[in-house]
Amino acid sequence: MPELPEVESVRRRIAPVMEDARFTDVIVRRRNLRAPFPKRFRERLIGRTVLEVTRRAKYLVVLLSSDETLLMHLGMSGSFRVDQEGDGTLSVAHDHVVFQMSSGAVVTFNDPRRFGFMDLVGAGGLSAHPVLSALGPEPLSAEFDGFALARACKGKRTSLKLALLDQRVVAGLGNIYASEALHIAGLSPLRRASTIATRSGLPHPSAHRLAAAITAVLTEAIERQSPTRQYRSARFRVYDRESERCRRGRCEGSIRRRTQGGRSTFFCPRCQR
DNA sequence: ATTGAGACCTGTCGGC
DNA sequence: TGCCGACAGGTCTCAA
Repeated sequence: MPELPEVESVRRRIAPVMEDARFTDVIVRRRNLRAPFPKRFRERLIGRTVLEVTRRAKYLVVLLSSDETLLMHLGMSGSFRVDQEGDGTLSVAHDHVVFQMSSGAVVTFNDPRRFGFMDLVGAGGLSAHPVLSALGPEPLSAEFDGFALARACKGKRTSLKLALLDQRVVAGLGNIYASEALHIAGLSPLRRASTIATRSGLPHPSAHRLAAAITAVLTEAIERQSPTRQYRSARFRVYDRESERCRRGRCEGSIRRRTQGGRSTFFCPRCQR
């Protein structure tokens, strides 16, 4: 499910019911997801107030009144459900964690594949946490632009698509939006990543185009996810459209699928060079 | 240091 | 209908 836009939309959904509320109970139904839950997870949450729910890349970052921070990742199949206490909230398969909030909200984490992740971090240690410390720029922040992208791709011998999936290059892109951004920018996913930068790390015009495409595709996806929008599941430009006609202007190409790093890439060989 | 392959899990879908 | 393989929006670890 979740790349940056989906995580952002989850954040927007759970923030209003968690912020300013206390954890009145925390039920953990297994001892690990991708990694074990931290020691005394439940005890360290109960009674704490949620100050703010933020996001870094694909991680949800929940600031607590205890000076600790709850870090959560949805993996491939994680999701949150929000119910109201007393609404006959039944637990279903793969409900691994239940947060009961003093607001009466019940926030349930469900994750069939269990690639998700939760941890608690002390105040000072947040940016030093292993999962956060190496992350590249947030793509919707001011630090991200063609210069940053070119710098990160400088000297990289791997393909452009794989570089975009590298969270140290830009934080939050996943398999779908990497393909989408490359199509918008008209760049081949097979290109060597270093070709968008000069030897000294300065951007080629393609780096600016790609950075702009990334910003645009993510912004639009977040907008599309917002619950006030009707047209939820508008499909993608190239992702999962193998053999279909390219949708760019009057490009006559057809969408191809290739495997890169074990994952599917979709692109138009005609207009993406 | 960088890069690619494999591992972690369960569910779903298409083909036979 | 049932079985089987391929595949799924992520990230870590390991070996070359």
